[in-house]
Amino acid sequence: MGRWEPGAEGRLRDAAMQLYIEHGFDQTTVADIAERAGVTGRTFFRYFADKREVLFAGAAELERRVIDALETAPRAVAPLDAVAIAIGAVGDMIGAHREFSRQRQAVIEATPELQERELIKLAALSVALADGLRRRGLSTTEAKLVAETGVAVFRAAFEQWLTASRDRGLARVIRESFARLRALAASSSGSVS
Amino acid sequence: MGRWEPGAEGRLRDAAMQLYIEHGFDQTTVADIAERAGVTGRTFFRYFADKREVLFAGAAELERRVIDALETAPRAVAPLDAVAIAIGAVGDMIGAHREFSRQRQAVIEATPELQERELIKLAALSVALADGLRRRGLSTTEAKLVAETGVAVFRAAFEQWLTASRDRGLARVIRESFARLRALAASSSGSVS
DNA sequence: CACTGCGATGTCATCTAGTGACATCGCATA
DNA sequence: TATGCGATGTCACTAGATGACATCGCAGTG
Repeated sequence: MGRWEPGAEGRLRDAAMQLYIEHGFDQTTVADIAERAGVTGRTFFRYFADKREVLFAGAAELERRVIDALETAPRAVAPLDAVAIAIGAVGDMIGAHREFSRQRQAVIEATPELQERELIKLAALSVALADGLRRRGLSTTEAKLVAETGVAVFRAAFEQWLTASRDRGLARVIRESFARLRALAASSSGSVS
Repeated sequence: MGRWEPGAEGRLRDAAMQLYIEHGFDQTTVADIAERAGVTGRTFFRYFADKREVLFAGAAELERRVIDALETAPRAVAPLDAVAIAIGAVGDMIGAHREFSRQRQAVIEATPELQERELIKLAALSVALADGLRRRGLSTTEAKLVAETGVAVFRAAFEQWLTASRDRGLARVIRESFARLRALAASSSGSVS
């Protein structure tokens, strides 16, 4: 390796997280993070595209797992159920770390900039899901509709899981949310002027 | 008014739009926009919080109308139908300007930064919808779920409307999308492992 | 063992977004 | 005529982001 302490990326990630929690995202400069990590500011941008990306580096891995789960689901499964299975994979990945998720979410919710980044990651997930659904034979428009709906359910479920007083299990909350959506759709008549 | 040409805001908006289309969002600097509008860079930031906001200034008005429509809907209407009505109000507002919408959307889709901003505006709309639904008696979690789902349907419908070869009418595409969601939910068994 | 390629980092310069503080002009109204 | 106020200009500055180039030292290679 190089001539310096190895693990610069990990140190940067830890330093950033700490500082974001301690002083807030806006009050933390890249120079601060770099200093605490023992590197130069320039090096920060070699590992992370921007200041926000530190908090979302895991999103790619998550998306991969979701799509894997979708590919694995039997073709006979109805579209919305297939998406439910795929989204359920998220539960297995982060469902075990509610405290960490809460802390991370607290930082994100305090900063519009970070919310934007989170939203676009979910949008990317939706696009990937729509792709997967099209490979299962859905039309483009239906695939998009189902994917967006699936992500919408995830959003609602994730928030519910995080804000509940006790940990009811993310995977379970996701399942229940999909069930509730079915019920709501069933009680909808479609009688729109 | 002041001692200069009136209508600075409008000139800035037009100049920005033109430049974003001509050279792209990234290649356009605030100084460029201000120069074309005949004002100083500093003045740009007096009208728009940041470079992106130019394209989203109308979002507040749109949100207002959606919420109005939701409030107006009869209380007896099922939640998902109420949201369908509310979202339908968007159709009446921008459904008549497909060409403008397409141009604007082309700019947005070419730039992740702008997509982020668009997403957070829709997220704000979702929050407002959830509020309105809670006022109609829904629980917090159900309100959130229905609101997110409604916005998801809008996303899919809007894209379908924009990309279709001919203008089928935004309001109509929205209605059809809600109907399709009901069908998809009905054909979903919920048999998730 | 000396040489060399290469990866990781530092250093420096620069651009641009965004913000605060204060000056300036001129219309409207007293 | 005097004055207050709204809209804009001017100036200075912080910080995020990026490009170009230098530097160090490990891993091989002959």
